[in-house]
Amino acid sequence: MVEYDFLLEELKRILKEKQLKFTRQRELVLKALYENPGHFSPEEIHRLVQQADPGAKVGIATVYRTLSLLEEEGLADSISFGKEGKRYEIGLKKHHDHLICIRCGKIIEFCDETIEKQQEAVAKKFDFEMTDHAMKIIGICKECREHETKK
Amino acid sequence: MVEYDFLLEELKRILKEKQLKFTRQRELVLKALYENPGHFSPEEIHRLVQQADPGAKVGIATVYRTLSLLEEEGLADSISFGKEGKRYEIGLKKHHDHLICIRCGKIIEFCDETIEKQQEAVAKKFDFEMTDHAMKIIGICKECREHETKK
DNA sequence: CTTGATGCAAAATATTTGCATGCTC
DNA sequence: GAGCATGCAAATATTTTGCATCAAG
Repeated sequence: MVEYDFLLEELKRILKEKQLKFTRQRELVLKALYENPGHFSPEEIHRLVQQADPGAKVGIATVYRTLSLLEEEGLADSISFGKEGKRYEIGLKKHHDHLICIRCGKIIEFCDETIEKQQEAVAKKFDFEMTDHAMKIIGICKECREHETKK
Repeated sequence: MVEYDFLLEELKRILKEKQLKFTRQRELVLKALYENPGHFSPEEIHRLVQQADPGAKVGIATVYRTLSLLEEEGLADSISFGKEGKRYEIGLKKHHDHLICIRCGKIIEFCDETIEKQQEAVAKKFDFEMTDHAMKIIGICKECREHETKK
């Protein structure tokens, strides 16, 4: 896993490059994503940020603006499934994909070399310059299947 | 590609099974998805349905309700990327994945046996009963790269 | 007939925007 | 200081819901 300091430096570098400003709010959002493993909606992230620093006033609009920025720059990734809206997690982790349980909503991350390689091959075949990729396997996890049997 | 009649029968079968009713509106939404290749937002689908049958009054609420139903039953698939909200396409096609160009928004569908097989292997490894899966490769298509060079 | 489905409009959510003011640089 | 970023609230956009009415089975 990437260190927080690295992510922070990366954010600063990107902001400088684009002549944007490094602000407490942007730092707080990045930190909230880093410190909370999982996938959160913009609103949840807003809450996390406020909890992390009750003093700092951070508006929901800024959270939206910052999440868009982080996603564009690859510092955050988003995923969306079923009824749920978009959810974010910290980016620049080792690349991984997701297994999502439709019963309990659990999200399991995994990484598979074979799939990664094959994705590159497909991109090449279509003459695509791949900047990112994402895979979801939707299904029912072991625990939920067991519960169902008991009923 | 699956025949429309097959999809229609499939819809009727599912509705009967769940003791739901087969209505003109549900038929129109399914048909709109079938006849229009591509990925559409609920609003666009609403428009397509109205164009297809200006006489039939179909509310946007019904479109949403129907899309949820079709998606749950596998007759429609949804995909979402970047700023865009959810977009739907007809389901029960041969399974395929997507290449999405971040410049022009073009969506290319592809199918890769190696990836399909590997997904099954992963699901098995985590003891997941896979009901569906989806993969997106995000990048820049050939055409857009060429345009950029010209600038 | 019975029960689910629909349209409509209102409500609930989610997301974006304008603008005066505050902070980075 | 100059100019971007922010908070706030208003404006939009998106999705869901309640309910009287309609229509499928």
